[in-house]
Amino acid sequence: MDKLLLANQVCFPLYALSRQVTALYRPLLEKLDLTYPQYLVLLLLWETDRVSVSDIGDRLLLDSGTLTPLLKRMEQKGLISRTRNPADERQVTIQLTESGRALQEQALNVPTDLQASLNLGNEPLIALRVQLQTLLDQISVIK
Amino acid sequence: MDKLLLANQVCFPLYALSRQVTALYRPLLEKLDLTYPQYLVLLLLWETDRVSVSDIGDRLLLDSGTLTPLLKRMEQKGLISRTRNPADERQVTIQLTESGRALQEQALNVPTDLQASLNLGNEPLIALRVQLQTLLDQISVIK
DNA sequence: GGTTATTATATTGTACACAATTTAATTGTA
DNA sequence: TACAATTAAATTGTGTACAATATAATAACC
Repeated sequence: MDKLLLANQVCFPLYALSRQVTALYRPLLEKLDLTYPQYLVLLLLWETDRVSVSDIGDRLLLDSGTLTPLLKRMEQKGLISRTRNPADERQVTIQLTESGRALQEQALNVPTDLQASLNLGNEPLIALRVQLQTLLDQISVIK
Repeated sequence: MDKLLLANQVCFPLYALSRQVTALYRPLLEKLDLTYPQYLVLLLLWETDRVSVSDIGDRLLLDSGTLTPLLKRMEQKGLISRTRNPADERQVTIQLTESGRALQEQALNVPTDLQASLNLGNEPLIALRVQLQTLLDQISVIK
């Protein structure tokens, strides 16, 4: 087998599928004036409000170079607040605004709508998620 | 099940894994002074030389807004040439230079090295590739 | 207590990624 | 053959990504 053939790469379909799925999210998230990474930050905050920038980075595997400008844009849109932690002035606490919290209701149908556009049954979808998550955990441990 | 929980998203592990795998490629490709998308273009050209920008876009699912500057950088590095197609001056033909062709030899061990760092057997890797490719084909058909 | 090391975020610079628009060449058609 | 429609790249503008560095605050240590 020619390992340099594009068709024989695992990583290409991973890279391409990731972008294509993000593209499926785009029309759904545009209605909420959100990008996909911004939506991920909100998913996280709707679960656990009041977290530091590095907490978000740990969960989403993104660094401050990505998050700082992204969070500033979300602050501009009035979705979150960014305040220095008085107990440790190095840390910035990210907190939902009322408007950011309220957006959850409008996002409720996003996962279902997306799954519909994926055209994949529920079981194979869960199986894929577990498989990807397992590989992701494996890689993260190594690093 | 709460569909808005980060842990219940399929798309997040897809997004995160794609970036993590690209990060695994980085040290391998740095030796060749390549980024991952540039490496993909070379994989394609090593298979089929002399293609148009839109041919590359069709294969890699990237548009001219991404490819034009990327290909210009590859031209700067002396890996490819960009020439207008005399038969149709709208098209730009991308062709490997001798240097670009020669780089293939140095890249021969990249797939093997990467697979080693993925720490995943050959069969599950192929299974994952087929699964991702199937889903990718499905989505691309829809669009 | 002053100095050094560490930590958290911000900044800078480079490289994608993609929507929207522009430019130039080709095709289709009256 | 003119002229509108289409097509292929390029350009513009916005938003990630991430390496490398800078800045400021805290912790560790003498």
